[in-house]
Amino acid sequence: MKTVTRFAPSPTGNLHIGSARTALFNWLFAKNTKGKFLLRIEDTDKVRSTKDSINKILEGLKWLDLKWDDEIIYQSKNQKRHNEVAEDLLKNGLAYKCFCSEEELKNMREEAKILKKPFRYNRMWRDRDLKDAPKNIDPVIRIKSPIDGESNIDDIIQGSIKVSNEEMDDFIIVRSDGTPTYMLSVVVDDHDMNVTHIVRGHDHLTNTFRQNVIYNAMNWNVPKSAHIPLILGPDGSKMSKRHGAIDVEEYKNNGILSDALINYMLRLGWSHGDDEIISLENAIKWFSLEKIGKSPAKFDNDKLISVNSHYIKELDNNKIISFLENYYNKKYKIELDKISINRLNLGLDDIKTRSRDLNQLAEMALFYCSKFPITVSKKADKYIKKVDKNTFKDLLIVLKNIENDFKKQKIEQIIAKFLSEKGLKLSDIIQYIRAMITGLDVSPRIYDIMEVLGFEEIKKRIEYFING
RNA sequence: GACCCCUUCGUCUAGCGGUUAGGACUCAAGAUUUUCAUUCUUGCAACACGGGUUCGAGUCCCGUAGGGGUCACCA
Repeated sequence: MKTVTRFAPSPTGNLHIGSARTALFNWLFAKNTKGKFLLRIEDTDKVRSTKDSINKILEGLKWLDLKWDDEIIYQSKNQKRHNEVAEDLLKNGLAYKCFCSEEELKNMREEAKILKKPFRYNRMWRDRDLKDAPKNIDPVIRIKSPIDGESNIDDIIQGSIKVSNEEMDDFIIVRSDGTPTYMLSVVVDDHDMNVTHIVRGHDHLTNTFRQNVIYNAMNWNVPKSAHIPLILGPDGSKMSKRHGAIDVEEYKNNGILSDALINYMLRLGWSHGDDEIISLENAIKWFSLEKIGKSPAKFDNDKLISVNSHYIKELDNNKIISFLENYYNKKYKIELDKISINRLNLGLDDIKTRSRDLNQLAEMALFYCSKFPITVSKKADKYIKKVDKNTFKDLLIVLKNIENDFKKQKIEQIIAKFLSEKGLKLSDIIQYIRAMITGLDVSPRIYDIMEVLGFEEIKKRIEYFING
């Protein structure tokens, strides 16, 4: 049988890193088994669901390149079907209308509190005659869950788990306004979509027991489940805003590559021997739900950054250039012209080894773009203020001699000669040159940069500072 | 609080009854170096605790402690 997985986010916010990993695992499992990966938007909470959130989630998935199969399913559109199932259950005596008042429910809750027990509905309408029904109350529909015995699930990741049926109550499947609840909707949709494997966060584990009550009542096959451990913040508590970035979009904005984020998320809870950098191809080949660990993992930004810098080094220059085009335009209102692109193509490899993320890369490559005068950082400005102008006037004269053969070896030679004649050390001038031609205090090797920029450009930049 | 789950270096993890407990990130030291990186060497660092089972336990069992999750007319 063909495997079918699904990712079922509720559109009440951005695409969370934890959800993204759930999507990744579903996607990988589907690819590994040559099955389908479906997307279902659980938009039944009309108050909290937003169009904007749907867009953000889709954008996030697209950025991560986790393509779903078939059309997106919007749960809200299946409401009628969900209600039909509820009616069915009602007709067969497997569910019942409950006319409990808010008052009565409140009392149950308070009683539970005093007894220090979790709240459980007391099933007062389970076998009660409908003739007793109060006229002023719109009933909810509750499902009859087993009163005694125990239920067990056999989870691919968590193993076999048993729970006494006393822990469950007759939960609501249709609200008093006639709308189906999540518990009903997921089951019906998963069944209708022929989902074979439910891969979701560990926080849904206890829901599985409830959902199984519905599967059993409908006499439907229960899909296999795999509950993946949650991602925790660095301090071991639930991942939240105070831990920094938590949404996929934020990582993107922080200059993290999608490949790097995928690789990092994959290694959170899953492993393949000692492999750290894992291509998508291998990830698909090697992935299995059984190999996902049971314990929750803490998010480690340092490791993400290290994976990210690895992927940056491997990144294609054209991709970087198109990123830079956008970045510079937005931030500095600079258009990349032919000269800049040419320089970037020559100089980018050296910048890549120095970058932890794309934003840092962009700042470091800015001096290659032909804006004049160049932007100068605070640290570079300190050097520029202390520049010995005569030295560099002389240096320019010397450099002009090799203007037509402006190659790094040549430049290195001529500067070495210049220094020995002047009785100077390289350290006497190097940071000053760097500051004047890059506007930065750190950069790739100076000779390499000079060759890329060319004599005219260097002359222009240095003269701007020493004549000014 | 009740129920369920989890526990190997600081972090992510390998290990599937016999290992000098391995790798990666971080950190430290060194080499290369033109700043910063890269690269390369080396080092620090873990089986939560207590009982069993066994010739032998990180690995199996039971407790304890710690952490997490769930307990809605939200999903």
